Amino acid sequence: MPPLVTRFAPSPTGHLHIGGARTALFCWAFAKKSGGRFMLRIEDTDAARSSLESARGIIEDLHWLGIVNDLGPFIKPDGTIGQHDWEPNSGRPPVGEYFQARRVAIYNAYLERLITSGRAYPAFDTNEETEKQRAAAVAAKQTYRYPRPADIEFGKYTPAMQERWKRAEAGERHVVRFAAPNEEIVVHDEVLGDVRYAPGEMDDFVIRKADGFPTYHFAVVIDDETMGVTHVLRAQEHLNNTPRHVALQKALTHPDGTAFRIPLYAHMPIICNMDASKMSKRDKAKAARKAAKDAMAKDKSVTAESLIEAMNAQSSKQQSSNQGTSQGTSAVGADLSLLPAFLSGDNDNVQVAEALAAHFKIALPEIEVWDFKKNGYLPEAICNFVALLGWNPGLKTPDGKDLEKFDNAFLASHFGLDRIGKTASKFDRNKLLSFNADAINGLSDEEFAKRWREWCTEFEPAFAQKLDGVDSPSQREGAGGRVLSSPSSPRWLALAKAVKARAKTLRDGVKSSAFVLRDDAATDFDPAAVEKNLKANNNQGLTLLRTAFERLQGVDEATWNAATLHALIEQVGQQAGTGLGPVSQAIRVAIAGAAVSPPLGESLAVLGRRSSLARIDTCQKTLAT
RNA sequence: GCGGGCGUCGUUCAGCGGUAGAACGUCAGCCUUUCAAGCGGAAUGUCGGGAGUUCGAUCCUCCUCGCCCGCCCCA
Repeated sequence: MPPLVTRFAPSPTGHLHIGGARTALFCWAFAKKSGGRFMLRIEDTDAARSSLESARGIIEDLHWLGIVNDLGPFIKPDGTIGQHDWEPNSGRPPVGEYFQARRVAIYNAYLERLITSGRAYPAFDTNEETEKQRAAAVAAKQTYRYPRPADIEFGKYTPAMQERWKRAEAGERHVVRFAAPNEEIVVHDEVLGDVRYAPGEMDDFVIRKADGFPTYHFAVVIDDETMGVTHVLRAQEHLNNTPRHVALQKALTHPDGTAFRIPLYAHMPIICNMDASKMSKRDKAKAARKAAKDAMAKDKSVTAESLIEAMNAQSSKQQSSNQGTSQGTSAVGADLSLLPAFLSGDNDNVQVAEALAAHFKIALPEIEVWDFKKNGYLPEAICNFVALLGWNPGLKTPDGKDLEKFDNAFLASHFGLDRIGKTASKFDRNKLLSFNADAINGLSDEEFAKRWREWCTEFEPAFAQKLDGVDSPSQREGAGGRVLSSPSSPRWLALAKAVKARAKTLRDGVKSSAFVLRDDAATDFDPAAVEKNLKANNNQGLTLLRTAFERLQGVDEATWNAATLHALIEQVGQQAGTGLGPVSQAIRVAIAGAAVSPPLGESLAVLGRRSSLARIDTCQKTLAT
C-alpha cells in the first residue's frame, strides 16, 4: 500500500509567509500522524520572480521552525542543496527533480497526450487582446470567460486543430489552453464537504505559458500525481482553483493509459489581519507607501527624487559603518529606481518597502517567518500559535481549561483533518506575544542565555560583541566578525537571568539591557528620573547614592555578584531608614541613566565593579553643581 | 458582475437541540527596588438578522444581511 503523502509547495519569490508556515506545519503534522511522508516541492515556474536564494531561504525558515521534509530539497551541511527522494524499495519510482523548472520535459510529455485527445490547443491571442476583452467585460459588469475559438471541437483532434499546431511549431508565439469540460465539477473537501461548480463555470484556462513553462494549475496536477501526493492541504484561497485541477485530473492519463487519481483535498481557513483583510506580503508595501505619502503630504519638498537621494546617502553611510558586522541585517539593496512606481502603487517591491521603512523609522508589519525571527520570536511559540489558527486539539487540561499550549511533537501525534475549522482566522499579535513570553519563560536560564546570545549575535551584533567583551575592531576581524567566547559566558548568563522574566521577545531582552551599552562617562541622565530619584526631598537620592558608593567601593572584584550587592544595598536602605526603594532608584539612575533597568543586583553584576563605580562617580560629578 | 466560502465575548477557538466555556486582551487587587513578570479575581456575548420545525435552537430548514476569497501567460 502506497504511503500517505502530503506536500508543501511554495513558490520561491521571497521569504516564507506565516500562512505558508501554517500550511507546511499542518502538512507535516498530518503526514507524521498518519505514518506518511511530507514532501517539499519548489514551484519556480515563474522564471522572472523565482530565485534559488528564495528557495534556500524558505527551506531554512522551515527548518528553523522544526518542519523537516522527508522528500524533496534540503540544505546539506556544506550549504549546497540536496534532495531526498523515494528510496528504491519504497514502491514508488524516484521523482528525480523537485524544482518544477527542471521538470518541463515531463509536463510537455503529458501535454502531448492532452493534445492528441483534443483537450488542449494553442491560442495565439496577444496579451493585449485578452486584456482588452477582460476590461470590456468588467466595464459591462459581466463575467469574463475566455471564449473558445469556433474552430475548436471539444475532445477532437481535428484538422483545424492540427493547423493551429503547425502555426505553433513554426514558431508563432502562443499559449496552450485546456479545453474545459462542460459539466458539473464536484470538489470533495475534507473540511468543507462537497463543493459544487456548475457546468460552464470554467473557461479554457492557460496550461502552458508562451515561455514554455507550465502554469501553476498544470504543473501542480502533474506533480501531485507523479510524485505520489495523496493529500492536498492548502489555504481556502485555493478552493476555487480546485475544480480546474479536478478537471485536469479527469482529462489526463499516463503513458500506459491509466487515469490520474484525485487526491484528497482539505482547504483550511485563510489567515487575516485584525481588520479582516487577508494577511499578505503586500501589507508591508501598503504600510511603507502610507508612511511616504503621509510625509509627502505634510512636507511638499519631499518627493520621490528627494527620497531616493536621502535613502542612497543613508545606505552608503550604513554600509561603511556596518563593515564586517552586518551579519543578518539586511543590506539596503533595494533598487530605488522602482520607487516612483512603488509610490503610485504599481509595484509592491519588498526591498523598496524596507528601505522606506528604514528611512522613516517605522516598523513594517511582521508577515514572513523571517520577520518574526528577526524580532525575537521563538520558533516553538510561532508554531504553537499558528497551529491554533484554524485548528484546535479539542482537549482539556487537567484543571479543566481548553488545551492550547503544545509543541510540534504533540501536533505530530494529535493533528487531524477533522478538527480543522472553516472560519477565517485573524492574526492576533497580542496573543502571539503572550505565547512567546510564555515560551521564553519556559526555558531554563541556561537555555535562554544560549538562545538569546545566538539571536543577538545575528541580529544585534553590536550588543552581542559588547557583552562578549570584544570591543576593538581588530579583535572582531580576527574572528571573522563572529566572535563567540565560551558558551557559558557568565556575563550572558547573569544578564539573561535578569532579563528573562520581563522579555516577551528576545529583542525585548536587548532593549531592557540597553544600559549595558552606555558609556561609563555618559552624562545624559533622564531629567525626570534625576528629579524624582536623586534631587527630590533635598537631594535625598544623591545623599543615599554617596553612601552606597562608599560601601560599594568596599566590595572587591571577587564578591561582586548579584546576591551580595543586593544585600548590601538593602543594608544601606535600612541604615538610612528609607528602605530599599530610594537607594535602588538612585543607583539605577546613576548606572542606567534612567529609572528603568533589570533588578539592580543583576545590573551591577553584569556591569562589573569597574564600570559600575565609574558610572556612579560620573553621575555624582555631573549632578554635583 | 459571476462563482465560492464563512458569520459564537475586542481577538483566537470550544460547545452542535435543553438559553454558552477557555485562552489572549481589558479592568481593579495582591506582590514588588524601577519596568515587567507572577498570583488570585472581575467584567464583557439578545451565539449576524428574520421566519419556520420543535415542549425547547447558538446547534436543524428557509430567507436575508454582512464579511472574506477567487475570477492573471502569479502561484
